[in-house]
Amino acid sequence: MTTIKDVAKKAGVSVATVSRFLNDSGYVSAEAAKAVTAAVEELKYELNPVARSLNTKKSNLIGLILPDITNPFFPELARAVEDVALTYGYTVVLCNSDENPEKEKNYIETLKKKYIAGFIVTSNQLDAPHYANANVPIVALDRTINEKIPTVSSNNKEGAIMGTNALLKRGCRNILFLRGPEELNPANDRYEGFMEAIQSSNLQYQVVTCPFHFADSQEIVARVLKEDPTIDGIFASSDVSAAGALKAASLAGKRVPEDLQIVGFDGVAMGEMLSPGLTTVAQDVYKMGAIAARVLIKQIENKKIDQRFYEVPVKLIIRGTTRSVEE
Amino acid sequence: MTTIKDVAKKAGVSVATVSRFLNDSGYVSAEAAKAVTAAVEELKYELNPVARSLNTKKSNLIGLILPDITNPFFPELARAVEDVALTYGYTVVLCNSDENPEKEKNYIETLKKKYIAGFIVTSNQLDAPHYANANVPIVALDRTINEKIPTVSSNNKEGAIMGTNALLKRGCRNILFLRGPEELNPANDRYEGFMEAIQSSNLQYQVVTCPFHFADSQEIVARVLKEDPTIDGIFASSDVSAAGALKAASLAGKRVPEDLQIVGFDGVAMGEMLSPGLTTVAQDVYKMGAIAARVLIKQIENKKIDQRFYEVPVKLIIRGTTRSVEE
DNA sequence: CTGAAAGCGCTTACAG
DNA sequence: CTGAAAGCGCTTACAG
Repeated sequence: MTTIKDVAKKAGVSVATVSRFLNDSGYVSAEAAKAVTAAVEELKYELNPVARSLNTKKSNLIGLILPDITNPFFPELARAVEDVALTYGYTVVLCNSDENPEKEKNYIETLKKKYIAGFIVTSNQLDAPHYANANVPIVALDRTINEKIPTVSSNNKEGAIMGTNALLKRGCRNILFLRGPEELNPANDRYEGFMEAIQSSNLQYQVVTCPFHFADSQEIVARVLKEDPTIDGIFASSDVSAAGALKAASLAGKRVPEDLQIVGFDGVAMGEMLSPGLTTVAQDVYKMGAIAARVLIKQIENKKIDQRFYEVPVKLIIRGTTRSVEE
Repeated sequence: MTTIKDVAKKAGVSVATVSRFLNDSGYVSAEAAKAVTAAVEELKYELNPVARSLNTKKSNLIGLILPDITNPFFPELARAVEDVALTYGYTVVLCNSDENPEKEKNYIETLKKKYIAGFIVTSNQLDAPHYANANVPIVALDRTINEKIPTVSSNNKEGAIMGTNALLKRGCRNILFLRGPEELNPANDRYEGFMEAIQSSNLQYQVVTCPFHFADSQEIVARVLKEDPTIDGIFASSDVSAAGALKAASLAGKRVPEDLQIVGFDGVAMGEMLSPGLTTVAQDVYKMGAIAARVLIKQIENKKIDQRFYEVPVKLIIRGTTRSVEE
């Protein structure tokens, strides 16, 4: 392995000036610069990041803490983070927390020992003080830790209004809203949006809390549909719940979208594969991840961050679980 | 930050014996051991992994190279790898390669500079020589690089036989096999299994090559179904293709499973959410990942590896796209 | 069984 | 503008 020493020797300068040149820190004469460049080239020298880390107490590792990569929402997020990380020369460490504060803390601690550059955190049960005191750059998704930590999230409320209106415009008269877990910020924002849209309509509706879980959602919807067969529209706070609703509906003999229209939220790939295809309020998950990564890297590199709160617009995707609009 | 020096001072020994004790390398008297233990405890000392890496040229980072975490097959694999990595004190770096050899090489190079402990590689277009010469422990999924590199994969051929037989047992008389891309080992093994099972049946069949992509599969199946309306069974080499087939079938007015039965391959979560639920040959992806990680760590820690080839059994999951067995 | 010392490959005041 | 030297926090022959 060729080291900075080899380069210095070949270039006829000291390791200090090689280092200065490589890091663009401090003055280096044009002459020296040229000699170093040539030596680096010739020796195919590449800086040892571990040795550098030991000195600078910084690495180019980014920690991505999320509940579970297995949840269909996260792969795309991870992909986006990794793509932009790669662009900027960072490497991403994957951390599944299972929403367990102990696991989160554990990751934070072990990665800080490795001089991790920063964290992107997606979690519902964030141990706020632990993050607030982590003393390392952080960007949070879907949750505010404190005013100093930038947050990126979807325009959940707006999205819920769009989703609700899609159902209203298509003639639904009795809407079931599948509300997500109450400890989730995004779920609550969606709830607010739904309430705002539905209440200005004077139509019948009901709200049922429902985890973002397929089988549970199916079961809950099956029950509610039995209790109230006049329900003709379902707005689910997540695509997984919507898929459960769709299954319950078809098992209950309801025709979708003729008897019952369904709108989901998330825009997961699976929605397209259902029959009929799921109409949904799609989040731009990739964009969220990309923004989070960029903002984090700016923080790491001490560049100015223009804002602390990033809201990514949401988009209504019309597929087969809704009818064409009534004129 | 407390260092090994602090511990040495407090324990009244040299840093060398502290290091020896901590690494269980070389003799340390009971007395010294006790003093060091106490000092470590009292100072809450934790070894700096970066400094260690610089010396040993080893880290506890594991690189997970996969085509795209966004492909529904991989999140569970990643999860498994991370779970066992965590257990053994390793951290996993996520690398999306897009099947691009340049990206793979790039990752290998940059991570080797960080003294990565080893790689788990899932890829179709592996640049074999590059891996073979990587000079770092590797475990491959679904592909053999060379005899020295352990491989783990599903029992693909067996699985394909099971899947085909499931269709045969349920009265299919004209089966369409959706063969996966020809450059994929697993896809070819599945093809072999299908051929073996179907040829011993003397029934009608056809094979169509079809990428593991939803929309493409849907389109292909729609076309084939039109050409030959007597097809009454489809065996797809992947669940995504099966989902495409299901959609094409329902759009073509076929009743599933009455007119047409469908079996997929993979066991992805989405299969359950379809209507009807997808009958499929499920891989134990979590187990594959867990085995890969364990075998890799054994290699890293220079423990004996009992075998070089691990085949994980596959399981038939019967759901709604197949009928009950005819007696 | 133990410690002094060199070394891993870099960075960074500091003096010139 | 540049180099000698100390230092980042550990590990590891080597001598005793």
